[in-house]
Amino acid sequence: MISCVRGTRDILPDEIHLWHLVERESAAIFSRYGFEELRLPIFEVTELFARGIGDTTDIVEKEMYTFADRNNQSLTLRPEGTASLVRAYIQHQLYKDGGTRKLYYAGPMFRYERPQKGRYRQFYQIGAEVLGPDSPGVEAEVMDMLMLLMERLGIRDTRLWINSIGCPACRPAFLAVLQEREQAAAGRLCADCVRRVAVNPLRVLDCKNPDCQDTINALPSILDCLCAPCRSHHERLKKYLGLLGITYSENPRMVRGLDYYVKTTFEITSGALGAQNSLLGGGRYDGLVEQLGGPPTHGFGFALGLDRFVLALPETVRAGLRPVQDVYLAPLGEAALELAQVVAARLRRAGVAVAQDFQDRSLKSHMRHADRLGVPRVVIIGDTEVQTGQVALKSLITGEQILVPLPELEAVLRPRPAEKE
RNA sequence: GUGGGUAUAGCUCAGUUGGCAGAGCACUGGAUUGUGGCUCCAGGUGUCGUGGGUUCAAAUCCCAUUACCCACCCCA
Repeated sequence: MISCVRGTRDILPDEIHLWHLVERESAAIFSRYGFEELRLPIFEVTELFARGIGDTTDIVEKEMYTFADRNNQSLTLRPEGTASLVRAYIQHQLYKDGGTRKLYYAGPMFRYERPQKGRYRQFYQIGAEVLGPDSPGVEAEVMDMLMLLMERLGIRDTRLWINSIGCPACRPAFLAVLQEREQAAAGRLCADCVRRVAVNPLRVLDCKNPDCQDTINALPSILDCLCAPCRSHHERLKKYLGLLGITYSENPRMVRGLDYYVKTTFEITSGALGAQNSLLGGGRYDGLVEQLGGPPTHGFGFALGLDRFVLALPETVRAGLRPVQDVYLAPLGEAALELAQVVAARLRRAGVAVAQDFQDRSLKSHMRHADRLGVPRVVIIGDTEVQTGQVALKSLITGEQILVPLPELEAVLRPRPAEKE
């Protein structure tokens, strides 16, 4: 038997309804906020991610699925979406359309990691990006949109974390001070941290090793070292969040794993997940468009983990989502089967969802089967019905049974109500 | 990349000191010759993850390996 490869999985019909729910709600709400969807390739030239994400990040250094195609070009299965989106934004000169572009994408991403709860090698993200303005109002608007999305999905027990990691004007000075202080304290830090001091001093702040906490707590906070514009930006964001009634926690130790972020970063965690408790994360990336060859453009966005959203859906939502057919046809015998075939086709054209089983079952078996499918009504077609042109329509809810002339069947079995929205 | 746990029927899981492979659920048929749910009866189902080893005998003990789960790490 051949199984799917490690870190990938099949999403079976029992679960797919949850995915549709999240995808449907996201699309509906994002478009309400003015976002438009675009579809991006699954793979890109490797250089795009190396330059976009940063070639010393874990993602680029050890997690990418990189391969040479038959033309010996180095390609990479996308580990995230922002770099591709920005590439498309530049390639198609979407900035020429005027001020602000709000775009979103959805699809699989690929990272070579050790799988665990909420972490797969092929995982799914929905991401949205605002290109153009640099206002913290944009950031508050996006966070508000996410709050609404989670509210609509019934996802609770979440927490919004915000931080500012500064900009090219203030971060280098902070990093220098931070690195110096970390070096001085290196004797009291874990081995991982000592390594990070040289490579990425910010990551030391994010260490979870209990033995490091006292030392880390004594290190300077980025929020105390922001330049005036960054500080003002951060304060305005907090003010807007207050106006919108959005509760948040400031976490000066939260850093992101991608190099392109500046100023605001944020994350929403869920208590319903395990160690991989981050439902979504994002931030501002003002230099990325320019770095990838476009005009200077501000950017702000996030990506949400679809797999994790599905995991975090409440039990009440998880149950009872399975769609059922409107009616079950129970034919008895060959003549009835022929008639049922025609009736089913007619009903389906009239908008009725028809369940039909082609096994030669006893009526009892048909009834039991229909009951297990959750179908509310059964049409019984046997020899009598074939001869008289009337079929028996039984409600499995009330147990009531009536005779319906075949031509009236469509009218009696109302089409399912049109989908809302 | 590191550590711990797990792997037996379609699903959830028992399986004692090594001695015939089990239960519940699900599925199929019947009790009710054409009427579901509740009840009762009957029935089928296995590469005991894989490959070696020890033994008269291995689901059980040993070694290796793979996958899954959880944590570290990392991130969505």
